Amino acid sequence: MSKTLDKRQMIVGLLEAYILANGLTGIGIRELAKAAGTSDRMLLYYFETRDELIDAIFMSIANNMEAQLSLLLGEHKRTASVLLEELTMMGRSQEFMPSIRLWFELLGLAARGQEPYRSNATRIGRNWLRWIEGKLEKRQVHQAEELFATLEGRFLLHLIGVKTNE
Amino acid sequence: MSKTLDKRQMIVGLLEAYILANGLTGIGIRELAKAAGTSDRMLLYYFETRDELIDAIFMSIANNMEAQLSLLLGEHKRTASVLLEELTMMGRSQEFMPSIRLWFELLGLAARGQEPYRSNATRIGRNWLRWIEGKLEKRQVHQAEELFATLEGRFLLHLIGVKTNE
DNA sequence: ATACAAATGTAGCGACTGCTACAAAAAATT
DNA sequence: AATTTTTTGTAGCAGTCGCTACATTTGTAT
Repeated sequence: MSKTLDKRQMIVGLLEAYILANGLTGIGIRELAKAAGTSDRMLLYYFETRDELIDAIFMSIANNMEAQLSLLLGEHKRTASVLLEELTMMGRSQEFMPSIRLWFELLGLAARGQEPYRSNATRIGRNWLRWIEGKLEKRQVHQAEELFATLEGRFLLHLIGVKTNE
Repeated sequence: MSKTLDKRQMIVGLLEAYILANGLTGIGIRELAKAAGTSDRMLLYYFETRDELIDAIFMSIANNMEAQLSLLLGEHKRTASVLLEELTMMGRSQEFMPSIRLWFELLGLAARGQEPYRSNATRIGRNWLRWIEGKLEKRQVHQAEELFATLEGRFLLHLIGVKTNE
């Protein structure tokens, strides 16, 4: 039965990149099938329903993002202001834009409490916060949440192109 | 021609509350028509296209929110830290949650640059920023953007229930 | 080789989407 | 009263959606 699991994983792997690049709002199984080099018929053969497929893809992306975060920035501690600037720069880099776009897309879906989006958003948010706390000097750990808020707010403004200075 | 404008305004007024309560993801013109007590045919008579209708509703909601805020906060100038705390409290009140939910829903739709969401998000964001600048003492106006970012970040964390203290 | 199960293709269903052609009713204008 | 313009109803188009019935191929076990 691991054949089936392998196939599922392969499909998910292929679609991960596609979802990151194209989002997940209003994308249909025919489009996904094409992106995975198969047919919608087969997608629904390996995944009972579209929602189940989306779920699987989404979980995989979330896991990858967290793993990626752990590797980033190295291990040493920083002051809050330094960390904020580092993360701000990252968020504005081309490389991270797809993830950030998807993050806000997820937030939008989570905004009305709809599952599994809501719980995924919460989980990812909490993990980020914990990760930030781990990068801060001990006596600045209490600033983690404020730092996080400011960071997310900056991402938000950058996303919609609200910028006065510069 | 003001008859037509009146009718448009009436429809928008009716749909405003509906959108605030039910969100706008995947909501069709037939559903909107029902909520406005008319037919999809008439919606497209007064508004050329669905996008135009959504546009009008958004602008109205945004304007109302700003007006509401102005009334609540009064006219006098504040320091950045005071204004931030005032707005934070507001954003966390039950009364404002529907607006904030809708705002993040809009951001999610705007995340991929899809119109009319993207341009509406930008417009609303810029208006807010200008509004904030107007509430700040002159020598603190340059802090408006940072204040705005922090505020939005706080809303975000509150929305998904990420909270360490308290 | 035969029998059975897993995998895949083809075609299409019914429900929806935004939108429109056509015509009738209602209102305004002459 | 006649004519034109504005407003509204009815019906439906062409497309998409998730999903499925049915048939066929492919693989596996006996």
